[in-house]
Amino acid sequence: MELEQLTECYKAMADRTRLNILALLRHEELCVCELVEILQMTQPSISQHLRKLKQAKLVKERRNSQWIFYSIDGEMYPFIKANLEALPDMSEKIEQLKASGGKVCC
Amino acid sequence: MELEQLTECYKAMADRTRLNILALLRHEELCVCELVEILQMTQPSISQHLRKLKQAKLVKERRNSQWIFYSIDGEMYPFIKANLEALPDMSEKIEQLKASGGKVCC
DNA sequence: TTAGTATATAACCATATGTTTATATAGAAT
DNA sequence: ATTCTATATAAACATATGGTTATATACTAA
Repeated sequence: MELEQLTECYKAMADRTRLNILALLRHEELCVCELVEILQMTQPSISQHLRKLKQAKLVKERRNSQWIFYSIDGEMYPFIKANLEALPDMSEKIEQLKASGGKVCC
Repeated sequence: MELEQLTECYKAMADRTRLNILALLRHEELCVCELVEILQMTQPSISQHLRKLKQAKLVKERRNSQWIFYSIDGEMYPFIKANLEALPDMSEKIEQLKASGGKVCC
């Protein structure tokens, strides 16, 4: 692959928050406010991390009414599956979100 | 895996020069001065990039007389092979080095 | 239209990063 | 011992990055 593209990919993954986001999206698509709730960070911060991931083509977005749902993309990287599998399991965080009624339903 | 360790790994890979180094080492172990020659960068710059790669446990070193040879490590990352395979082929650069007599022989 | 919610963008700031120049260390050769 | 070669480290600087606050945009609901 092109070094430029690979560099952008690894730059996008070179941050704890963004790895957390990818680890969460591995379970299911989530909207910005859900990520804000789970990761306990400000909305602009999460949005900017998502933008980086999107620019690197690691996530894609889907609008549904006022929410924008993000999910894993990564088609273009042959190694992406192996990398995602190494991320820690975050299912508990998602369960907590659902239990606390913080899940957007639509 | 631990997020801390993964972040360090991707930080180490999030640089064009370091991806170049990994792509080169994929073919064979090389010493610092060979990397300097191939990548046309200053020796301190290459040394510092190698230090980052070493700290992330992506490369290991072996001293032989006055030279220090670096090679791929990455044992600790289950995904490392898939990632290395996506790097561009640099065999031509190594051939050029050998042809120009710049290869250290020992 | 107006108010409310979700998200994005911009401006600002502190910290991290990569490069350069200068210097230190380690081993080899004389 | 002294000199030479290979490599590492340190200091300085410019640029990149991530977080915060403020504001803009997009959609919904009344």
